[in-house]
Amino acid sequence: MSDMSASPAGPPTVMHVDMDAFYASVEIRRRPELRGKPVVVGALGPRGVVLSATHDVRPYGVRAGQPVGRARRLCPQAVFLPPDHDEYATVSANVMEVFRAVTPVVEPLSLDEAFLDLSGSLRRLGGDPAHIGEQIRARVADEQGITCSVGVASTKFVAKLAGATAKPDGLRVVPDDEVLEFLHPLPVDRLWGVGERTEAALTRLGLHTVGDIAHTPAATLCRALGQAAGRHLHALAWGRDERPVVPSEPERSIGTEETFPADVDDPAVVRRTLLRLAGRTGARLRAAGLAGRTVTLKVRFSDFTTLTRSKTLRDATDVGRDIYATACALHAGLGLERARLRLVGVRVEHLVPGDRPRQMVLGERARGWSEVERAADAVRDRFGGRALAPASLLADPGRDGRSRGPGTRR
DNA sequence: TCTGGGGTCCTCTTCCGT
DNA sequence: TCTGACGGAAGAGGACCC
Repeated sequence: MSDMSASPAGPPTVMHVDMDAFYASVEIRRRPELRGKPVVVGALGPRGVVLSATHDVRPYGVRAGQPVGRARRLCPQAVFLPPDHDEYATVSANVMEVFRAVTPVVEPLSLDEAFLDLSGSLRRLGGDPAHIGEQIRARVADEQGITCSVGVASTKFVAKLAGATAKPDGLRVVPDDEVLEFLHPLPVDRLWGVGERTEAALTRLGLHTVGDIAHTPAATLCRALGQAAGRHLHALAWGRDERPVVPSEPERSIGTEETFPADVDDPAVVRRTLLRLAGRTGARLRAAGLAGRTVTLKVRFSDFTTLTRSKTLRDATDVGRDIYATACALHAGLGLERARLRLVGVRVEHLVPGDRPRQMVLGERARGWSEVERAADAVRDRFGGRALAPASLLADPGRDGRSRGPGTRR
């Protein structure tokens, strides 16, 4: 087997585009007085974390995922803003349209990054991926007022890394014959799938760079990390990554979770939160035209240990009431009494199309909560997310009160 | 230092039917 | 009727990514 994935002759055709400090850039775009100032976007509550920060605050040690309080101490002169996800989604949709004008094969990874497969459109666009990348960067800057970084290679993984090394506001192409020279000096944590734990395991083996991994037998990596991770890392270390750019993958689960502002030990508060989360999840399932068979409850205790419990139903559901009832049963089954919880979450898995006919149970009413909730979706679509809620939530709108409701459709 | 919220994927264990 | 082997599905948890 060759060291490289089967790479086509000619220039590399996998492009990765990543917006620079996306949320912060969008905030600066709509509030030009912030230009040139350090900006941090993150939930401003007692337990918020940094979602995005301009590059000029990074030398102070401010990073994504860090508690906002700590970011404030590190860089008190920064402007701290709460996130506006609706606005980011709008800008993201516009940026994706720029990509689709270049090639129909666009795989969004998140709001702020995507892979593009140029193989079918390279000739039409002049044959030079670097030139195409610069055109995309120019259009995004002109039309959306934000900068992005672009990486191009023959595989997704190398393209993404190439773009990361060009950040911010840059472009890098890694031709096939330079891939190993590019990869092997990098630290192991640059490999996809290497986080804190895996990095520690690799360090115990004396492996610090991608080149170290490449020259370690795959069997050794499999013993230390498991079959899948071992083979995966060994392949990546040799630049092998067979995954194609896929325009859209069906969702495998839909869920929502909420961290309490302060730890909660009152089961009634937990149940009210579950009702809200189940309602939100059901609405999102219906909006996506999906239903799911497995309901998973997640609880995180005050010491950050986390438990999940799941139950697979006889039929798939998109009904918040069913999800709530299952989540409550799972919660009751934990027998938590007065345990202090910092988070609860609800997720629905094993998704199928929501309009699939369902086997009715003898004696079951043909119309029930499903119809009620669909009617509620229509009301919320028309009058806003706060127009309708279960009576038990009226005094406790929770976080749904901050934005348009879960039934919102674009 | 004190850790959000949305996900995916993998591994291991248990259960169940054959 | 009991037992063991086996495979698949479900369930739980962990690691990771953005």
